[in-house]
Amino acid sequence: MDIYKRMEIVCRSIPFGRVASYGQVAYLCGVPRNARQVGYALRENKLGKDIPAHRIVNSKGQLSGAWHFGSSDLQKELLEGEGVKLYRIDNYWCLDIKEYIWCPDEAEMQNINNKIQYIENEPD
DNA sequence: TCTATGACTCCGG
DNA sequence: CCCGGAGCCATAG
Repeated sequence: MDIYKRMEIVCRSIPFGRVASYGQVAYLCGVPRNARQVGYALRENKLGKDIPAHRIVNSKGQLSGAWHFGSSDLQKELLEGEGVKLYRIDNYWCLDIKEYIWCPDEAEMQNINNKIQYIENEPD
């Protein structure tokens, strides 16, 4: 099983205007304790092109402080472009995690699992 | 092999 | 609510 392919599917499933935490992505990939690997995958561009990486925030709703996005405020600008309200706390841009967290319903879960099944049965 | 690192998280005080 | 520390685990070297 290719965990990065799973991560790619999960990340691409995050809806416009919603966010997911690293831990949530890991959980949906079937590796609930691998939140750090999600950050690693994004940092190293292991998930293919045009991944909505800006929709991944930490469990507190803070945007990455490491700014692997080109400009220091790119992630914030992309989220604002999706109608997400950001506010500044110290050095971080934050959002209300309870308001924007993505909560996939049963149908979405099924869809994600179907896609995972598909790519794992049809390697490349 | 072994150690250090980190786009993370949980838990206790 | 806020910190600090511990746990976590794939990777890099």
